[in-house]
Amino acid sequence: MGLTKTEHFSTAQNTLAVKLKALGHPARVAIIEYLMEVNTCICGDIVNELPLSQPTISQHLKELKNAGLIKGSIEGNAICYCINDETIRELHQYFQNMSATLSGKQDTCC
Amino acid sequence: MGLTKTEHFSTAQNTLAVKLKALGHPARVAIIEYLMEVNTCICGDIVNELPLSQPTISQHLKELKNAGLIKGSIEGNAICYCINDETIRELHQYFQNMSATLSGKQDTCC
DNA sequence: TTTATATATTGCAATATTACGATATACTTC
DNA sequence: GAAGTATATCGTAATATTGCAATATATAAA
Repeated sequence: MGLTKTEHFSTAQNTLAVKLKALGHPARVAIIEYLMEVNTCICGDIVNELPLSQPTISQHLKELKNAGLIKGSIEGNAICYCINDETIRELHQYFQNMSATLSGKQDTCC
Repeated sequence: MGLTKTEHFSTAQNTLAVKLKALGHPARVAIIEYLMEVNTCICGDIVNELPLSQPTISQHLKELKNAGLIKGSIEGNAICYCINDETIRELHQYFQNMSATLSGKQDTCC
């Protein structure tokens, strides 16, 4: 098959999975980390920063954008990309809740 | 191709990507959320909780285990699965750092 | 020891992902 | 308008993922 049965899961589960999947590739982690490192949105040189071809990076950027992890806006000749704070904070919140829940538990585990 | 060029990225980036990729599927999100919901490790009934076949779930569990997100231990006839707190906390930390860094920035974005 | 129960593995078909060369698009500058 | 620069899209090959039926394995119970 190869076809994820999204219809069996909640919207929340599906949209979360899309975001995490987008970060589930080292090149895309690297892109996000680069965008964090430079202190503003970056126009242009992402391609020069990574050891992948221009079409491949363009594809990864598209996926990050679709998942809502980055935003892009046309800036003359180039395109400006920056991190979408809101999505990062959502993910932070999600794992924070999990951590908190886990801390509150007995250690009755295996 | 279809072959991720892991060698071009740092170990940290690669291992993080593996963990996030493991959560990048709604079924695996659902499994983790179920393990959170029940207040202890669960022996057995994960298969009954999800609308997927037993082999498929077994495969997803394997992937979660490989990524270090869950732990499993044999408990007589069944197998006990529970969340690996440490990994969750790692992810929490990662996104917390990102959130913090983003908060400290000027809003000089696009 | 046979039978039942729980989970893993194998094998396979359908689909998705990754990567890149070639090419298209779009804006800038000359 | 022509040439240059930056990014996107198309097409395609290689590999990975998803899902399940069939089967294997392993323990428990009878």
